Amino acid sequence: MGNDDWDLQAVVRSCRLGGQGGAATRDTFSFIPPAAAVDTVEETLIGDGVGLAGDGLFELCRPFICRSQQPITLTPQRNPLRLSNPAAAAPAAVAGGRQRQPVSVQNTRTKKRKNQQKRVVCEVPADGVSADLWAWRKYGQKPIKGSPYPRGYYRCSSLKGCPARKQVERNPADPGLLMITYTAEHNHAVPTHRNSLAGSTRVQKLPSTNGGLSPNTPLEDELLHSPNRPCKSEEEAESEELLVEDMEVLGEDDLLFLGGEIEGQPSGSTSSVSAFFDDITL
DNA sequence: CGCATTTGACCAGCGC
DNA sequence: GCGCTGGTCAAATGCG
Repeated sequence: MGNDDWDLQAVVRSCRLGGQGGAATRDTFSFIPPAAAVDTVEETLIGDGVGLAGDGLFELCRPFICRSQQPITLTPQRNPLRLSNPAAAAPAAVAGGRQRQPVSVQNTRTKKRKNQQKRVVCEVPADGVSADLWAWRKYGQKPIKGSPYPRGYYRCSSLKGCPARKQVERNPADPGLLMITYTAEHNHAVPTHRNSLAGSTRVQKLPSTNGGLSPNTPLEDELLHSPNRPCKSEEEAESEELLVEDMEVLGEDDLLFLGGEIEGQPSGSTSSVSAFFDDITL
């Protein structure tokens, strides 16, 4: 992962340099090759989802962006994906349900879907799926109507209470692509080494059913080596604007942070993704 | 032993 | 108002 890290940092630096000052930010991505791993970054800023500043989700996708040096496309929410308000989604996680405390339901259960949350959607080749820098734990999977493939739900396992979540599903139109939707942002720094991962290596247990996906943090591999995938931004102009903002919000600290984090970053995020792929590979 | 994954059920938003 | 669908929880199970 060393080399990759270097690349990432290099990119970050580049971004910083290019992004100095307003419009420059946009140019920052201009130099980025059109083809990238991140196909689409969809951002939803509806409702009070404001809690999630652009930098938040941007950061979520940052690994993808930087590594792949891809332009991110931010578009208004259009698809059915909806998530709850990040703020609400946070830590408290007790729920109502069968034995759940009704009271906490509202606060904890982040069910508010539609129009409430910022999302970052990345499309990556299924054959190279890799994880980002974070450790994810799968907490659910559901078949999605209209899609032959189930959607896997992951939450950040690096730190308890981290509201960051992501959804992974195979693109029905192109099974070769995986759509990863990031929601909310991490409330902690990128783990230098995966903690709470005692059993995280589980992914490796996935034998051959992996469908050709790399057992180890497939997602990351993909991002790292991923070929470039065209961005399918629907509204590039708008996207760029949003993008600029995101970049702008990235403070020097963030960038530095990013660099530092990445350095110590274990390439392996979590395996859950592979598990998911295993399933969706059917 | 600790953590991740699996899986079924519950809850709430959304569309009709 | 009802039904559908998506999102999350939590118990059970398995693996390192």
